[in-house]
Amino acid sequence: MGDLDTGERPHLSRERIVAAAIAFVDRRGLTALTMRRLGTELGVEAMSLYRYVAGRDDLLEGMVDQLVEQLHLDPSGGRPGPDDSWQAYLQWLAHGVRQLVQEHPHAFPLIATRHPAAPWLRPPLRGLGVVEDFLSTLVARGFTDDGAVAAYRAFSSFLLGHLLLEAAMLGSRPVPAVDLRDFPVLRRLEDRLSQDHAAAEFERALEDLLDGLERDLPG
Amino acid sequence: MGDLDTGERPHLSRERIVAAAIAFVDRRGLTALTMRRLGTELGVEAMSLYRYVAGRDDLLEGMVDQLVEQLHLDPSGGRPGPDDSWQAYLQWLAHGVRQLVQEHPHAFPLIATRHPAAPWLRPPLRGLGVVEDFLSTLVARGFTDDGAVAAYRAFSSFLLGHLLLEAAMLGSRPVPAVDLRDFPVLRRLEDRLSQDHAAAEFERALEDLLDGLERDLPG
DNA sequence: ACCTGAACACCGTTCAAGT
DNA sequence: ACCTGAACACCGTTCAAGT
Repeated sequence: MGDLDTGERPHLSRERIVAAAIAFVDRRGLTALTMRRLGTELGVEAMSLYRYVAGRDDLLEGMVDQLVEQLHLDPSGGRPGPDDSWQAYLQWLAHGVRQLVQEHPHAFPLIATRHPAAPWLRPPLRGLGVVEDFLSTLVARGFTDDGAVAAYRAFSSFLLGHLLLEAAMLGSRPVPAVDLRDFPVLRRLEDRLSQDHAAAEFERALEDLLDGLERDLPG
Repeated sequence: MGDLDTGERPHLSRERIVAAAIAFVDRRGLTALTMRRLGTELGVEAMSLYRYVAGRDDLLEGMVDQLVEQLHLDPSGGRPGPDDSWQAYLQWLAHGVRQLVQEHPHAFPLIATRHPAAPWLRPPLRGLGVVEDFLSTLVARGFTDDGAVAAYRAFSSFLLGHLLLEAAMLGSRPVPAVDLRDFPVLRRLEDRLSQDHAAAEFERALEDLLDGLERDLPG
């Protein structure tokens, strides 16, 4: 026998709608997401969704928020503590965001390209909570205010560039072979270009970035 | 008196339609672009456009192509020649792409996020011509095949991360002030975070990247 | 309190018909 | 040869009406 509230389907709620939208995009891609299809998915007419989300745009906003919350900055999940280095913290954060991309490659472009709540928020670190955490952690580890802000900028650019390209790779549909007759070097290097070293390149570039930040430290 | 073919308006053509679409997006943003509005803009019914573009998707593809062609890789416009260093070449290329962003901030997300023609093409260097040029230039300057491919990956990630964030900045509409009551560090650093150092940071990060590539050279 | 039916304005796209 | 009118399927969104 089931739980007490195992009715036909749980009631609608903003959280459930947003979660369903994320799952839908994971399966079918961003362009396939419409209010009407999402309604059908939830066994309800599209119009019902408007009780919980203010419109399609608000739904997309909700998806971004719910995805970013998965970074769970709380001290669980191996989060470095006050005794760990800022390098350990940035490594942990970078891998957290990268894991998000692996789990939701189709949704990541949303995180990357939607306008954040404040103009100085930089995707993919686009939540007030994450950025507060980022800056206070670095300042507590000896960064100046300017240094912490510069690190935030460099770190967000790094994550965005690498992870958006990795997401595109993961989310790409098979594509018809392209004609390389006029491009001898591409023809010669096509195999090499097609090889996937995303993980190793990410680690490598992350270490280079951390080294660069270290060189700028005052101490 | 005007030219011979200064009729009411020039005939439709794929090139003219795509150019009008780019101009439209520059003024009104990507989401405002519809086939019907673009038709009106050109003094024509939307249905007429379908003689020249295969559909909305093909139109967007054409916009990306026309924008990327503006990088004019031909030896004009201060393009470094065979006697110049690969550093000079990458500097020139990076600034060319950055200028594209300055001129078309609303269109750049298109270049950044649309799936390229081959899976190994990496935005924003997503044209076969540009990438052929990139790789052959580096190989001619002493890069190994693997080194040139690795440089292409690092360079494209760098450009994408920095320039997509810069485009977002340039294209952002004014936003209502955000409530920072619960974020003391953000409140303290808000002014610093709002300052724009995009140009200097771009130069700095570009030089760091070139230094990193140089360290990997075999010689 | 929560969901729906009907309706509106707007989309992309097709195709027979006009000139 | 080139453009249009009419039509179709599908959108987002609103709101009075149902239960």
